[in-house]
Amino acid sequence: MKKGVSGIIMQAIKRGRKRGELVDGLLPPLTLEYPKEEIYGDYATNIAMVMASYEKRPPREVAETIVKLIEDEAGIIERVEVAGPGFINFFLKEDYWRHFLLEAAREGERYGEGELGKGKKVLVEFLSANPTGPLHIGHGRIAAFGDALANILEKVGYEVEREYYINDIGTQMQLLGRSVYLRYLQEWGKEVEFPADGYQGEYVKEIARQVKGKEGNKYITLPEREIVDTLGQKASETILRWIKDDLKGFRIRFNSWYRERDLYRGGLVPQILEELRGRDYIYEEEGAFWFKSTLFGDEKDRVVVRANGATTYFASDIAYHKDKYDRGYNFLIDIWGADHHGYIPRMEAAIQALGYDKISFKVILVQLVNLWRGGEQVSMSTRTGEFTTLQEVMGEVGVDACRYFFMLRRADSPLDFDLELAKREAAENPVYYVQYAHARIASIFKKAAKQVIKVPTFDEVDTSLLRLPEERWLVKQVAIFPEFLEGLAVSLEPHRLTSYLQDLAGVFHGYYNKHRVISEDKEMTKARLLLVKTIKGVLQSSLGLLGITAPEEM
RNA sequence: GCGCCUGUAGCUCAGUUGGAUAGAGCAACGGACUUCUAAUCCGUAGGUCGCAGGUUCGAAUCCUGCCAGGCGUGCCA
Repeated sequence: MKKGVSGIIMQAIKRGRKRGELVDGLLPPLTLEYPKEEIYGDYATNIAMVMASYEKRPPREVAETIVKLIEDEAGIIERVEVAGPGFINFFLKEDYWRHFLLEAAREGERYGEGELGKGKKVLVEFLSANPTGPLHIGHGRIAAFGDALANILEKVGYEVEREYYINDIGTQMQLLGRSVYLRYLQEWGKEVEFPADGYQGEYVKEIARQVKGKEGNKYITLPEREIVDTLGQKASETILRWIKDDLKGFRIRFNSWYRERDLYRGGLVPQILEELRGRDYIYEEEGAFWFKSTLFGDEKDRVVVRANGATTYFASDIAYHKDKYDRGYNFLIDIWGADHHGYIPRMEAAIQALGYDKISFKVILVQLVNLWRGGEQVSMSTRTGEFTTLQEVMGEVGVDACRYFFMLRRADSPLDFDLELAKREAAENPVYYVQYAHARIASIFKKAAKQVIKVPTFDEVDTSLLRLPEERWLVKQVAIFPEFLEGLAVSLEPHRLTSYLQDLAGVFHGYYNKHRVISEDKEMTKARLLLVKTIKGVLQSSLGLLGITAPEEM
């Protein structure tokens, strides 16, 4: 519908230029917006004010000229006004909006699906937490964000893959293996000193006990060097199982688990280094091999092979991202914790060195979660073992509330999460407000069923009965839903869905309190049933996109 | 030091990418259950959009400089 209106404006401007009523030149970008106030119409554009500078005329005059040139062939416009400093406000015919109610009813669950991403493959890589410890609450935020974003992209037509990259080799894995080994020795009563940089968490002891229980003392006599790998691998597999369980509980599904180990197995890392060397992007210095990331704007070159011969995490990452493109994705989205932001320039450099366009690769940073318990901040470090696990929070606060809470804020805004507060507010959490609207509508239909009122189908309803301001507002919200979802996908800002939901639920609650859906007036009842049915559908699919349930009763 | 992010009501945060009178929730105060669910609604109150300049018809939003907080600045991941 937006396209229809913008088309009309563009045609008018072109017409004016042809007739010499408007100055010729480049067409300025057209922005159409939904005015906040109803008195400003259904759509407004500022185009006349933008054009005023080179038209060398007052904006209002330019606006008047454009308005006179408008031809509404499709007959969707009720009237057009020039207002304020030079806005052109469009008032559409009422039928125009109501028509979408029928569309929403007809399409049911599929309403809101779009074609924005049709034919494009997107890989969303998120979370990718190292399997060196259980997921904590910060991971929860990234997981909730990544999942919701992937859902939305899928909804608007992209072919989406959700991938988790597992760093199952390297320094951290060695350290994990060593930590387990030392705890294992302690389990057998050996006096060993546990290093400060080891993984301190209780779970390491738990894994050590498991190893002891299953395999007895077979590792005691072996030298550390020979078994650290084995133990590290065993431990990471155990932890990975925990992570998968947690994610399942958090209603998050990945369709792909990609192991760093496999990159090496497939020889991809040496291969990519060879390729970069061939393009003269790699040089040797002080015994190490460096990638010339400064050529692409990074502040310094980066090591890919250390002096000791080991490749760096960055080297794997280059190979990994190359592989993403090789698997046929047009667009790569990485979601990282904000503490990795310094890593972006070198990754973008690598993407360009490989010959891909920078805009096909996008990193979204999710700010870390500051955890509080009462008035006191809880430090969160996997290594020291001081953290609150996602599992713990899910149990205390509930998955629905937890996921909604995470989606309430912009990704790049830091989040204070107070456990005491979250628990205390569990009953008044905004998620219940939205869910309650859904449950209320469900109960309307239960009542309707008892009174043997048939749920109307889309062709037997007179939607023009929906004339109340609240009704018109609600109809419009349902109508713009598909377009709104596209906006979320373009801006990559899924959190805005919660604002939309709260507005929608809010107006519905007010409407519900003031007016009755089921009444003596049969035609009105039908029209209102259709309205609330579509609202219910929008609530349900939106909550679904956020991974939150839409209960039939509460 | 340098780089990135943030700064909006007492608190936690939105603000449709530069629009018209800056919005919610919580907390406070006053009202509404004989009705399709009161986990709700209606009303009152609450603001120097960190500060100072700049850009233009127009700035919370863009540019510059300060101030404050967070993160980063490894041949760690």
